Amino acid sequence: MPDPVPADERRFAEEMGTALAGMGVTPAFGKLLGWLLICEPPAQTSAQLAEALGLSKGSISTGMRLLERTGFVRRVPAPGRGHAYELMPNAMISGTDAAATYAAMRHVTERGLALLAAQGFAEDHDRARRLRINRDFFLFIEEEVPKLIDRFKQENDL
Amino acid sequence: MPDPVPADERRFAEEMGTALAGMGVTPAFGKLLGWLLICEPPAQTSAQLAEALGLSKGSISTGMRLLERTGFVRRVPAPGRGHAYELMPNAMISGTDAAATYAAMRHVTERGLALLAAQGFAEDHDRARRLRINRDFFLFIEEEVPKLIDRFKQENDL
DNA sequence: TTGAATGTTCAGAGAGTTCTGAACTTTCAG
DNA sequence: CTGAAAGTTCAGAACTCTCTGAACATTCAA
Repeated sequence: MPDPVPADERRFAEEMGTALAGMGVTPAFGKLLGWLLICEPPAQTSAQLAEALGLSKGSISTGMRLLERTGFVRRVPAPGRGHAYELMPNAMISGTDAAATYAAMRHVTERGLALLAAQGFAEDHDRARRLRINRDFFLFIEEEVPKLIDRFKQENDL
Repeated sequence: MPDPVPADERRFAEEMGTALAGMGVTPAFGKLLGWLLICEPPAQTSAQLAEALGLSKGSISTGMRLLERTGFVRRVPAPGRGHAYELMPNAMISGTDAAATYAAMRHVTERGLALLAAQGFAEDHDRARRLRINRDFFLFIEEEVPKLIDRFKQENDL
């Protein structure tokens, strides 16, 4: 019988799941991430994860593949059969980029400006002001946030 | 009979609704925001909004109250009866703060560290590394993003 | 090569969310 | 004061999303 999972740690994983759900991740995957942040050993097999978190084999499989594709997690060779999963060292830091969301917002605003332009309202026209300022803002964020993240990485030797 | 709404503009509002849905706003409220970004005149009554976007009176009422509470929109006196709603000048810019999300993430990580500390693993212990780096990161973002936004405001005379 | 362990897929149950529409309350012009 | 317009509320229909579990596929130790 494997070690029982400390209740505290499991609850932490659950809270992380809830917090991450607020960022668009599904609760189950958030829970997986949360668990990988504190579990010992750091690399765990599907079976261990399912056992620790009370999730189905299916959820683990789907969740891990997603987390792997998005760069949060990597496979490492497991002692016995199969493989184990481990949090990427900078998982959440790179994952938090959110660049896609801001890029999406910039694109819609861009489309809106094009629409007004087609009606004869140039970007400097009053009618386009509301949109333009927002396009500029999202562009700004899109450019600056990655710089910010780089700065954090540098300051912390990552 | 009031002006018919240009199909282009309505579609823009819908696209904005979809884009904002990716940020946690419901599609209907995103649509309202999108519309208020391009509509002419900039201030519109509930009736106009319902007409323009094909939303029920109920949705407009609930949506506008939410948007008002969160600072995206303000009421302005309407020509006839009642009042009209207008996008706040910097609506999306202040709304994009996202501070709450990052604060939430910092709090969970903080709790996780406390949990490990109770088990005898100090913040500089190896077992706490994964969590600590994340706590530091969310704290960093929490502090720096508002500065970034201020900079944008200054550079654009807002 | 074989079969037990591991991993993947997906239909659908269950939970949750969004939006409407109808009943109700408030407001104000006359 | 009256009643019509404006605004609010909320039950529930329609829809969407998440996760499970069972069937299927793959892998590898012996």
